[in-house]
Amino acid sequence: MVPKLPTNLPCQLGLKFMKAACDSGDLPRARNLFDKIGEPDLRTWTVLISAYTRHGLPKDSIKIYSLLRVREINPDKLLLLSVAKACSTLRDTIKAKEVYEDAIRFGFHSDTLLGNAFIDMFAKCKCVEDARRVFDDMPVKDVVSWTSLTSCYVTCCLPRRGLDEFREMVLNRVRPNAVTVSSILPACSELRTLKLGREIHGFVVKHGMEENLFVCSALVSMYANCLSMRQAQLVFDNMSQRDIVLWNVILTAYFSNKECEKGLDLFYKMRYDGVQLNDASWNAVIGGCTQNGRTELALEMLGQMQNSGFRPNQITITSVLPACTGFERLGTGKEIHGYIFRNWFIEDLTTTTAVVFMYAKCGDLELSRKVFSLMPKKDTVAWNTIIIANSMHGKGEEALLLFQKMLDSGQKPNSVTFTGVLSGCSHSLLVDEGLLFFNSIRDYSIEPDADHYSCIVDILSRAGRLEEAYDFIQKMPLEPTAGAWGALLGACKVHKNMELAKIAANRLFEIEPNNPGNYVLLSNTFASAKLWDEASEIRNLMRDRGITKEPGYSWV
DNA sequence: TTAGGGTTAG
Repeated sequence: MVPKLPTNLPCQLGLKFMKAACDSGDLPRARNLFDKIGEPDLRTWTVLISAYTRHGLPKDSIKIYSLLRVREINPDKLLLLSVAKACSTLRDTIKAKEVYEDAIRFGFHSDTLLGNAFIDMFAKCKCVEDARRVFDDMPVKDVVSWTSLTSCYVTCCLPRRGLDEFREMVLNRVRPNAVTVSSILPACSELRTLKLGREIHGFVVKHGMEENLFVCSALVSMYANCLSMRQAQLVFDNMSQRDIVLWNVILTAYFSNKECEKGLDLFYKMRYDGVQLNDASWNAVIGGCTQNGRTELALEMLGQMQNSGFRPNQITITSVLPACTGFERLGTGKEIHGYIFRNWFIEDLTTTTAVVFMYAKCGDLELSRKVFSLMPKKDTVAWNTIIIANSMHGKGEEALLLFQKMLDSGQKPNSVTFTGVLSGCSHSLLVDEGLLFFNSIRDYSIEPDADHYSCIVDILSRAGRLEEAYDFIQKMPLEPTAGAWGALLGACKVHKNMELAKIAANRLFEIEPNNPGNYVLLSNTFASAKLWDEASEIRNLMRDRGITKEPGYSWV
């Protein structure tokens, strides 16, 4: 029974009731109480703002703050701290800047604790330069300030600057702690700089941080990313206590290092040993199966996950959707789409983008377009996906049109956008359009990459302009990839040019000596020109080098 | 009372 309340609640009594309501998660009641307090003090405002953020309603926190400002009440340090937290949870850039301006206006520009919170707030909003400015303006910086700034660079995809800042921190005689180390290790991971990673590992051992679960997870992840699975395993084995995140890290490490069977064995062992799994464990194993081509098993695991009482979330869905490829999986794809619809995941950009791609790969471009057109918000990746979907289906003109629409909508293209459109041009034999498009890449401040060059080789090759394609490869400023030579070789088969075929094949054998596809392609090229001796010679060469081709199979 | 680990689309 809820006690009856007086209409004008004294502040102290109201605050007591409000705290109880917040603790039990009854925020409507907390708000009701707040409204009944005649003159709430700053503490009361802060309690309500923090409670909204803590219970996943940061938008309401911001609303309350606006109310406070409308009433021309001046915030104090703790109140600003709670609003900063709301802004970082919401990733609301505009509000974040306003709150920071307020902090300066009310004289909190030199507060270290508040400054640290603002660095983190701007980091979460991806406002790197603002985070930097806060840091530079702080008269007293502590280990949290330095860690927050380094971590800001790392999470905003600037790992190199993160490492620079880390060095600067050490030079300033601020000693990194376990939090610093676990924030900087992902930068080593990203840059695959095993040497620095090892040095930091040495620092960890020297300062007795090995038993820290965060540090250990980051180390395992770093070694696994730097292709040193043995080291990752060693760090993991030496840990005396393991939580579920650490288990998930090593699980993911096996799958991302293409050791699918080991990953599966570990997962079965975890289940057998009674390790308490969570959603992420299932997501890791489902995503691992998908990435390693074990699509049937990925779908099977999705069923097992549900049978074990877990509900697939957005991440599960985006991990399993790529397993739906080909017409025979269209039905499964539609079922998953239905699940997304029923669970309101439709608002999630990543999930819906994965659906767009799934339909395209299952052969239903119409459904793919329909889902895309119903998306309320479209980011660069969403646009890239629909462009690639059309290109895959031989709709080059449509891909070019979509590119224009993307620009009109205000989304910036990235290098993947250009690969998507160029591959559309090559599938639709749009030679002049493709070349023109290629020459415009730099207009968007993007440096053409190896994929773009390969696409042009493909465009010229498919159009039968083999000499031009060969000339283009020789003149390209980047090292030609297997993709470029492969495109040329493929076209040589169609246009029966044995001389260029040999040149392309030799380059391919240098780059990918163990790819059976290249040998088979060259052999078939000879065969198509009725050069049977040369064809079997290549088959023999393949046998001598111990390269075997796994036989293809069909569902029919 | 401010900083940290795992799973996500091309």
